[in-house]
Amino acid sequence: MEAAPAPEILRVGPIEIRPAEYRALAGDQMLALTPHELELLTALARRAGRIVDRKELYEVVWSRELRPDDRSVDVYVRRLRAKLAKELPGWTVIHTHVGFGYRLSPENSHVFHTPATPE
Amino acid sequence: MEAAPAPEILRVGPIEIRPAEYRALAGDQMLALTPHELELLTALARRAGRIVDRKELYEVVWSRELRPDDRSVDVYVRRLRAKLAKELPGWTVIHTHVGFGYRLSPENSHVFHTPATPE
DNA sequence: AAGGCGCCTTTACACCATCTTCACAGGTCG
DNA sequence: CGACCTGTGAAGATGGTGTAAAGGCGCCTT
Repeated sequence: MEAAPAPEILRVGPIEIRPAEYRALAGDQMLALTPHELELLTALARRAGRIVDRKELYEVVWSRELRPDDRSVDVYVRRLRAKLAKELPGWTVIHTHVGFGYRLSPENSHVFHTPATPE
Repeated sequence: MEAAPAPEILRVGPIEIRPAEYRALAGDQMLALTPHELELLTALARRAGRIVDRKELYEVVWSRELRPDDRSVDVYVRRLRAKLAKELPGWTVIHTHVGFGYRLSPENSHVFHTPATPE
């Protein structure tokens, strides 16, 4: 048989993304993301730790030019943050760099993240 | 000659499939499936827990390329769901991931482990 | 040979998730 | 304070999926 190309697996902090499977995990929970949300997260993860401007993010995710007053990236960053926060309470994952763009680098505020079993 | 390979038996939650015998069980009841229904269920079961897109499902089950507006997979997923629901009331077996595809992972519609999100 | 039956394919329409866009609130910096 | 940037919520547009059903075909029964 021939060798299948290694399926890409991106790991950044508590986040794991498998683009080929349309899947992203936070901790060990699967994130229910929409297509654009997943692509945006993937784009950020591939550039983890670096500041990425909106133009680049938009062009990678939407495959077209960013128009002057388009706020799509902001809106999707917000949705991503909401879904990430739900699975990763106490973490700050996407950082805003005013005037420049966004940066993915998960930081733990200090919280003990034990999957407590409330009973 | 080499030994006969162990006949494949797929078990996923309350579902058991024996492709070699052309049969599938839900709970202890035998499912009356048509050939394509069985193949679709088998394809999903072999990829249980993962999101599988329509293109892959179609190519595996129908052995040809998926045409642009073909809805066959959706139609067969519906029929599968109907037959599964009949034998497994209260279970959600096939999950839809809008924009991506389907995922087989039987879940009892009972309590989830949702870390308290009172709203 | 004719009819009945089951399976497959395709289509049309209803419904719902996602996407796009907007208005306004809040924040930062000079 | 004023200018600019980002956060937020929400509405309408778009597009994907759920659903029902008709028609074709082959096979079995009579």
